[in-house]
Amino acid sequence: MPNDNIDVEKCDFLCVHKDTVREVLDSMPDDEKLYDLAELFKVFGDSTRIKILYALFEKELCVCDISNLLGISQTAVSHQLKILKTNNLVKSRRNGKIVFYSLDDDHVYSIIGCGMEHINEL
Amino acid sequence: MPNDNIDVEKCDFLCVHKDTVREVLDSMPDDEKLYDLAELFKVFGDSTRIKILYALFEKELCVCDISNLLGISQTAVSHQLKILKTNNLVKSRRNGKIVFYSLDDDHVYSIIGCGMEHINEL
DNA sequence: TTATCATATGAATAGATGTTCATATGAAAG
DNA sequence: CTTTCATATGAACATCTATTCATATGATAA
Repeated sequence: MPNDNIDVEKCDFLCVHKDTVREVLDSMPDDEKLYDLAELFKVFGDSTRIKILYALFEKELCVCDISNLLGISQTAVSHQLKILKTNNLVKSRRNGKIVFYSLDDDHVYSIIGCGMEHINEL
Repeated sequence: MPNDNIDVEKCDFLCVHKDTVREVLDSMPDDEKLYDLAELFKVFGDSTRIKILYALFEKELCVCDISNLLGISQTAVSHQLKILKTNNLVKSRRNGKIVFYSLDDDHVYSIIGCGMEHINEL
């Protein structure tokens, strides 16, 4: 009895197998999408970036404001803003020497909100 | 004119300051909560864990199933399941030699869903 | 008890990541 | 054009993290 698709060697008597496996596999997005999803959450997985995003909830802020507000070096803020921008979570607008940043995606609110709900239920 | 709370050194003419800063600070959760939130997202920020969670969307699975299903070593799966369990995202149930894992929190769906929405809009 | 299997765990290793330091860029003012 | 300021960027470094390997645990069956 050949195994197509998945090779199960030992645990093929008690555990669910081929049909279940196929069912689950069919319902999953492809690897690339799952990878991108993980990459997105990775961006939220840093307290500096979370703080920056939260700060921008209220209104647009310049780099210097964020730096002072959060007590984080300007360089660090700049590096993290770049990551946030690359991931389309914030956008920037230049006004002379000053660059103002603001949120670029409504999902930021909902993603952080969902995370908070989980946190608050512990 | 003294600055209480925040010390602004240079960028205190064009950028918004004390009142805005206070306003934003007041609206932010405390550091510990923001740290916990980042820690939670860090858990979602790994494709192996994302895959495991997705696999469990359908039904409970044993370690061996997950391992075969995703093509990841049993050891790696076990390590990641521990992290997921520590963060109350999955729960386990033992049946003889076999340990079945399933989702432990409805927020898993909503968090991943929110993330997916962002991904799909690029 | 002994053998086998499913799972868990600790140590080691390689790769990723965040901050700092030094410096560059870009814009306004003198 | 030179200076000053706000921001950006690259390199270096320290820390964290995910996987692998070896092995332990816990359970069933012979």
